[in-house]
Amino acid sequence: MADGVVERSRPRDRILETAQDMFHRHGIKGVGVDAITEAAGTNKMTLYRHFESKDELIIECLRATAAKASRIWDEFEAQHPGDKLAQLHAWVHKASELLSADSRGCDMANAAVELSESDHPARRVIKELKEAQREKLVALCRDAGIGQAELLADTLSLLLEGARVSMQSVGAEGPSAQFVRMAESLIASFRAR
Amino acid sequence: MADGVVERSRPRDRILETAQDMFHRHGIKGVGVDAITEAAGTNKMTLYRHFESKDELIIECLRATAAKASRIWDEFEAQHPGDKLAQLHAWVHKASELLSADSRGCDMANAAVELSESDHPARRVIKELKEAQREKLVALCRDAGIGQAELLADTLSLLLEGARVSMQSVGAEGPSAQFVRMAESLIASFRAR
DNA sequence: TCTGGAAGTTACAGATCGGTAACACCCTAG
DNA sequence: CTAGGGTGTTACCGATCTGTAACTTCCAGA
Repeated sequence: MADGVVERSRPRDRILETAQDMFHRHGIKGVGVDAITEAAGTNKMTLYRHFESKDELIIECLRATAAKASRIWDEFEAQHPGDKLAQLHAWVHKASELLSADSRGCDMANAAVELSESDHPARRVIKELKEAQREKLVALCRDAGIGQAELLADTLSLLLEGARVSMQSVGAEGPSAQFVRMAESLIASFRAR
Repeated sequence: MADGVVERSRPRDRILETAQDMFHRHGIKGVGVDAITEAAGTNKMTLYRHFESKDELIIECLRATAAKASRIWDEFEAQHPGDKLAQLHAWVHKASELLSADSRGCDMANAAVELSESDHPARRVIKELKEAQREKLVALCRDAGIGQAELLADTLSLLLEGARVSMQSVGAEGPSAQFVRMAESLIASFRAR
């Protein structure tokens, strides 16, 4: 998991996994392809045989992290089959785990901040993936029997997004420390309407 | 205001103002000192006579934007002297104006995302400035007679922070479009307690 | 055992980065 | 008029960046 250590798997997979990790920790513009390939135990030529550019690699990394996040939703369904309200609380709990200590926040949001060029190819991918996540949360709120499902989902989204970026400014002892409390009382208040 | 246009003032001021604008629009790592000085109608040597490094320039820019934001609070007091609740609503309204169309979000939060090195000199400045802003909002909530002032202030902070970063991912039609509604109903619910 | 493709290696191109040295210029205070 | 500080100009340093060329090595499947 550390930069230089590499378990033997196919170079493409190692590059993707290593790039995800390094982009997350050091930022996209803070990591060069040389550093990625070296940490992945391979070389630059192999990277460019599998990804046509750094931008393509960035996009593949974002898709991979989104897919990973998507799998968590399957856990919610597995842990609380049919109980959508319990799944919503599981979402809150899982979200709070993202707010530990030295978190670097959401890769997609961070990428949107870093890649300021409005026509960067990653931007539309970010938008698509974020919108898909939003619709999942809206559906969960609606299926949990909450009236204003969209509004609750959007509020929870903004709270989490804010908490994840706030952590990077002021740390885990800042406003984000109250995330669970905020989210839970929000859900309660929406259920009471 | 555009990149190349420059009204005649002292080089240091032009550099600072231009750097603020370019850092905001293109990101810190997306702008080189050459581009800044050229847009400011001066040259690199003059920049380094006034700022000992790019990092120092970054810090001065953050302080300048924070000072600008701080002046807005004086407007609140001027517009609604003594009426802290009205000032809180003015804060919500002013915050919503930050969520228009192609906003690039909060410079300090963006800088915290971009400058991932944990010992970067700008990080402690960001933390200080953000904490000062937080305390201002807490004080405003408390003086407006709200019981759980810290919790309301932190919730509003996270909502705004989330809205500003969400805009950069999914645009102004995303969850951030409901910011005013969320904030106002939050304030109402806290006042009712 | 042979072979073909994937992977590794080295070197390089061309650009940009932050930062500095040396020197010419201009404008204002004395 | 003169001296000096702020400014502009040019050239450069060493490092790093994305991306490519040419060549060698390795290994698995037929």
